[in-house]
Amino acid sequence: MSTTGPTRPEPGFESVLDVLDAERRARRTVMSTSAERAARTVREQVVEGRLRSGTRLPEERLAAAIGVSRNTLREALSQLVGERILVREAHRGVVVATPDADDVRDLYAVRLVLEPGALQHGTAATPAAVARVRDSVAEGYAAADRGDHAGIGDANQHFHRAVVSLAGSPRLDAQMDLLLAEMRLVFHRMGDPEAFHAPYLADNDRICALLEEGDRAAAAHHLADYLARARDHLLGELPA
Amino acid sequence: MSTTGPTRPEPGFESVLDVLDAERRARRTVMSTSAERAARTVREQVVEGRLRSGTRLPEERLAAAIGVSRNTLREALSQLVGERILVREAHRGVVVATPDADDVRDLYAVRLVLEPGALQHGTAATPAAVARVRDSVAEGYAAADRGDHAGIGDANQHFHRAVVSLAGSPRLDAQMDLLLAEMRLVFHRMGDPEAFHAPYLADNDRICALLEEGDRAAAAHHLADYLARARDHLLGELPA
DNA sequence: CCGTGCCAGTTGTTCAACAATCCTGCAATA
DNA sequence: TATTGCAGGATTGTTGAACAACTGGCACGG
Repeated sequence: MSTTGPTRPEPGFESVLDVLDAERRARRTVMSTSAERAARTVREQVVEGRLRSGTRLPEERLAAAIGVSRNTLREALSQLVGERILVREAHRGVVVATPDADDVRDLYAVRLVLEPGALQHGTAATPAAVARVRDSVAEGYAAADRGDHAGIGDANQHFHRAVVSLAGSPRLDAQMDLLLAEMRLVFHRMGDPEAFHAPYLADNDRICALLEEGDRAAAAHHLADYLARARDHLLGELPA
Repeated sequence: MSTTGPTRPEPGFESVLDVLDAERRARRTVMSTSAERAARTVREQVVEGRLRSGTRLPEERLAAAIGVSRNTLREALSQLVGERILVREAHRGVVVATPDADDVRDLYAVRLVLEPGALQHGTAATPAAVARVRDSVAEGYAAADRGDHAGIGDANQHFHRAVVSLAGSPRLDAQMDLLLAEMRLVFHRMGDPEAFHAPYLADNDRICALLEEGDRAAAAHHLADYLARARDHLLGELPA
């Protein structure tokens, strides 16, 4: 009370402000703008596979369906085009992207730099971060035990995201999320996407073990091998 | 002629179509939309340093200045926000980003994974690609000889871009371009940005030589060292 | 000095419109 | 028959104007 200066008028006062501020921030980031909400909606539909590769997204109808203006939807679509989830063809509209073999090769070229790099040189390989990798491995085995093929795929994505997070870089994390969304697009193009990930459970486990033992170079090499294998496996199963 | 089916009417016919198609594509990508042109304009102003960190970009006036509608400009600004060149504050408008120390650390965390990774594991380290690295080194020395400090900075960016291009991934190349644009933003915040790059000319030369000798692991390690040094150097010279 | 309410300015979003462009189908023609 | 030409409809690219919501600053009053 007597120690309250002009910048700190009341004890507990700032905390109230902080709460209000946090609420405002939360509202801003959670609700965000209509355009971002629209983008989230469309992105979700695409990565879940409800909007298949090649489907066209007419602005007017889609805007009406989402309940947003055409201009606002346009902003959302532009963002998704930037994320490579959609493709815009001039005067022909946007369609859900159809990654071809070259895209797959490119995606894995990125992953081959990113993931082994994070594994070997990441500066945020704390016990907690390593534990998250282990969790994703366990998640994969649990899904396999109950025959949940989609769950195996999810766990696999969590594994690779956890690996990249060893770099401790928010930018790389965001980059990896985009990349994984694009990978889902690829998986949705194959005949049996659910069965694809199961063979790699053991690889994930081994890599995680090497990481836990502290042999990060070996873990990186194993992951690089594994990625090259998965790439060729995927290229083989990809339709024309 | 007699072998021409309905899907292949004439020999040499498809190639003509291809040419026309290429032209149409070129026109589309060169002229592009007004929104993309506006984005390019603003981005250019920012990376050239004519729009300094923190300057606000009022939509109405800026749209009038560029000669484009507010809605169209909005699309352009959203894209630049996605590139982290601008920052949008809800109901307060967009401002030129002001990268702080955390941003610098994050940027270098990305670079420490990307650049040594491309150097060591890039699958497109062809003689031509290596020659481009060498060219950027020569470009730096030439700029230094004529006292062109800005030229040294440009050459340095070319060097790092050439290194990443060893990965042979269009996605990584695009990513690196965004990252370098953001780096320019950082440099524009320092007192003497021009003098910053000169000390690293020798490093670039040494790394290039190791690459040419085929000792890519050593080149990668040298580059990692160099990046960490540059990061700390930069953090030291960064204003509050 | 501190809090309150008002006001101007800006953003977020919508609506309506128009030219440019693309796709489709059909008729005309060789 | 197969190709060309053309008109019509649909969609995109872009604009202009409008309005509510929100922010920041300023005067006012305690």
